[in-house]
Amino acid sequence: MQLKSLRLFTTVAETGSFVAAAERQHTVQSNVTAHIKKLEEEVGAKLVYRTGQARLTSAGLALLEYAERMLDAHDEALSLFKDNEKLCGRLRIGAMETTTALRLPPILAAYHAAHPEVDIKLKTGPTAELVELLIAGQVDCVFVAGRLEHRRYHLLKAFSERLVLVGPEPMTAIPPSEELLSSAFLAFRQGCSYRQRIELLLASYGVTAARIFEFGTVDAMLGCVSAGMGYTVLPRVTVEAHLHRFSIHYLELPKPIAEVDTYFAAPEPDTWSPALARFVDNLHQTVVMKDSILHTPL
Amino acid sequence: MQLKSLRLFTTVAETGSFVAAAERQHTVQSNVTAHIKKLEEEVGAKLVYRTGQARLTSAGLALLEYAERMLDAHDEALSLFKDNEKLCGRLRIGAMETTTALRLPPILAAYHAAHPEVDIKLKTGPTAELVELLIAGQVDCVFVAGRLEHRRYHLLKAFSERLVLVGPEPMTAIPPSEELLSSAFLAFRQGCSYRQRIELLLASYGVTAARIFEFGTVDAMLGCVSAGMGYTVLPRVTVEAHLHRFSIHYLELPKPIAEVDTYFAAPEPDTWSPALARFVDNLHQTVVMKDSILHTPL
DNA sequence: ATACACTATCTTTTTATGAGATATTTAGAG
DNA sequence: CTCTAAATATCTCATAAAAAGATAGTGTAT
Repeated sequence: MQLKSLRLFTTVAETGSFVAAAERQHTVQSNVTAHIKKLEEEVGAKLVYRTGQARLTSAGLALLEYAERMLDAHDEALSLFKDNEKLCGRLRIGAMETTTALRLPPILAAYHAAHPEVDIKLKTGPTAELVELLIAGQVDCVFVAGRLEHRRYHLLKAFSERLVLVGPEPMTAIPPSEELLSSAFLAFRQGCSYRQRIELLLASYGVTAARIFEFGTVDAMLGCVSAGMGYTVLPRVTVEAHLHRFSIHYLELPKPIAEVDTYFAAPEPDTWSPALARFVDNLHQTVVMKDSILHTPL
Repeated sequence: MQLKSLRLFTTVAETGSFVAAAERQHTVQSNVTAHIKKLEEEVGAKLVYRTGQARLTSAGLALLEYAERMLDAHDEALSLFKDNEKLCGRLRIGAMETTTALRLPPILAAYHAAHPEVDIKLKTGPTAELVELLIAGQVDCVFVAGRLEHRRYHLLKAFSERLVLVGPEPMTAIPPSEELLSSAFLAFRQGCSYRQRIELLLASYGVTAARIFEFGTVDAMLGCVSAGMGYTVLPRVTVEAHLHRFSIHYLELPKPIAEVDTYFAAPEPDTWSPALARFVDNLHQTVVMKDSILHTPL
């Protein structure tokens, strides 16, 4: 059973004529006969009365419903991949906790408003975990700290974050080494790239083995910092968004350590679903920095 | 886009391998490659990552949903026409008022119990109207009085009815001609074959122009007969079923006029939908008279 | 680095398809 | 009933597509 045959069949049903159906589908009448005949052999029943006005038999009407289901699905699939209108399907995004909280909401809201039929799934986790998910195909794209060192991924510098040191008291300078060494540091669980920055920071001040506690959420971390449990390192925008809720204070860090870029990463463009392609498209416009599309060398 | 290609595509998605998919679909690996490649050209995106374990891309996952919809519809259609199990679809039956009331209920109930998924539509009307509907394809089959004089219809003598004369008073013999001539006769609207019998009856008694009132339902007819409005002619089983509700009486009519066969008529068997085929099948068993299947000569 | 397994490519054979020409059937008119 | 016009069926051939096999290329795992 071929879609082509079914297309001719439904056209015969609509037009009531083999000749008209042939014209409408840009072929000749003898081919319509052949296709209908083949369908009839396959289902083992006559589908069309050939008397004058071509009319469907009882069997033909039964098949018609299925034929239309198949053809509708076919047309919908083609239009999804061809049109740039009415998207549907699924979009699975992976993003870090901090990105999810402050950067994504406006982007996702705009996308959803434009394409309400797309089912958005957002997975939150640390960078290393997200990269695994991306490679395993569990998500369609990710927002991660630092560029992927994997080949054949489409990269886009999405946001630039400035990390700050967060503590319970006002700071005017980096606390002395003894203070840092005796304090605890609060970080996301293994795999978070900000955590690496904490370790980098400590190392640059000669502190090699501070205590590091692992947390799952920003709220928990900042709550414990304000309670005097220790220090943490987070993007400035994230901290500022929580300043009114916690008694915390932050200090700018030296640029080389402070600057962390959040990259958008997805597989090669020619593998994108329409929903993903449109998301990337919108992202380019939102992020504005169109010249920063980066492709890692093959 | 061909169903064959989509079948291979979904099999690749399931097995994660071109070789395995080829085996499962009884072909060779190079054909799988060719079909997938063609699909990819048609949608304009890579559908499968070929690295080690063949995995679907984002675009592949999007297409997969539609592929499954198409293939499911295809498989369901084929199984409907091949299997004799789980029927579905529609069955449009036409039947006379009297047949509908007394003969069909047990048949339809049994059929519906066996095939609850089949949507049964029952159209009631006089014989001539039903034949029109059958010819026009508005119904799949009909129960009518007398055999169709159309070629190429499948006929089955379904029930034998014995017509009786119904009147408001007990009768021991056919009323005299004067009485008949001065009385009204109650019949179904034009096209009812019982009405022809009334006229035949009257003619055989030399009455040529009695008044005939048209009614739409048995209830209305018998109600008016009991009220003394006139006579009517109906199947005995129909009258007997209503004896307790109306003050009416009936008289057996001479055999040649009294006997009316109800035939089941449908187009040729090779045009039957599965739902219809099964209905006819059940009907044969119910009616028992398997030897009475009649085919009018071509 | 090597071997193994999988996919892509190429070639040949077979099959199917599309289009045209012609025959047959059907419905309707006279 | 016969004829005619219109529609469908059948036949044929050139073309195209698909299937299968052989081989080369690629990536993965050891």
